[in-house]
Amino acid sequence: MAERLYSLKAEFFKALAHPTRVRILEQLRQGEKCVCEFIEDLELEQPNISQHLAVLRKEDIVVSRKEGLKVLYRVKHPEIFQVLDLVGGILTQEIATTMAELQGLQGKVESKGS
Amino acid sequence: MAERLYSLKAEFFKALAHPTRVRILEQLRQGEKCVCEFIEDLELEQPNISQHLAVLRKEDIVVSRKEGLKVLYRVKHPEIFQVLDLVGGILTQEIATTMAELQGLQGKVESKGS
DNA sequence: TCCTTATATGCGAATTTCTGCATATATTAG
DNA sequence: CTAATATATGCAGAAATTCGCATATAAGGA
Repeated sequence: MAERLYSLKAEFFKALAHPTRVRILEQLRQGEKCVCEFIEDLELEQPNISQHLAVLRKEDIVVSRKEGLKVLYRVKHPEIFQVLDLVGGILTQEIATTMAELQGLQGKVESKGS
Repeated sequence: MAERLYSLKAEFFKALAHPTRVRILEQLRQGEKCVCEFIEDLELEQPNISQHLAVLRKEDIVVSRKEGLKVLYRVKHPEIFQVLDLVGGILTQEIATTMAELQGLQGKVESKGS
């Protein structure tokens, strides 16, 4: 069952595996955006952003549409936001328990009155 | 809001961005497994599998537990399976539309009777 | 203690990815 | 047609990943 989907899934994750591309997707939660807006919001060089958009496009994560001089991008599958949310939840949980552990350590050190 | 979570999310995705690691996680749907079982099922060298497990461990995606000579692995956050399922769904959908498009082309060619 | 089994880690070469810069393409204005 | 704007692509060097192989560690048995 779906034996060769592994590589496809890995490729998909690879496309998501860069801070800039995650930021681009988070921006797209608000709907269509043109490259010029990414440049402003992300404060990166235009060629750099275009390259990252190309990666997302190649994996069919985003699709583009021309409107005059501008090119508007949007996510192709809204489920991607659920993926981002799930991972965000896992990470938040992880951070919370790490902080709790640190607090625990802190308490121990204090009670020992080093 | 959560401005510095981007890099963490990217790191997380990077840990998932390899066919072998995806396969490992799919195996873990069935519960705890020891390294020796991965070796059998994935047909890869032991050091290779250990390296991939180390990547997943570093990102807290899996946790390990010793039992005698063996080390048993399991996923730490079951939500990871929802992530895999969502991506699987997106990809299946993508493949389906691609195939439909190919069929459409096929039809056109045939009707033109090249 | 010594050996065996199970797993982890270190290292080097090949491959891939990233970034910055230069440049190409495309659309609209003049 | 020419210039200007918006975006995409090509390329080179630096950095990160991957795999195979050798080796280290750790637990259990003789």
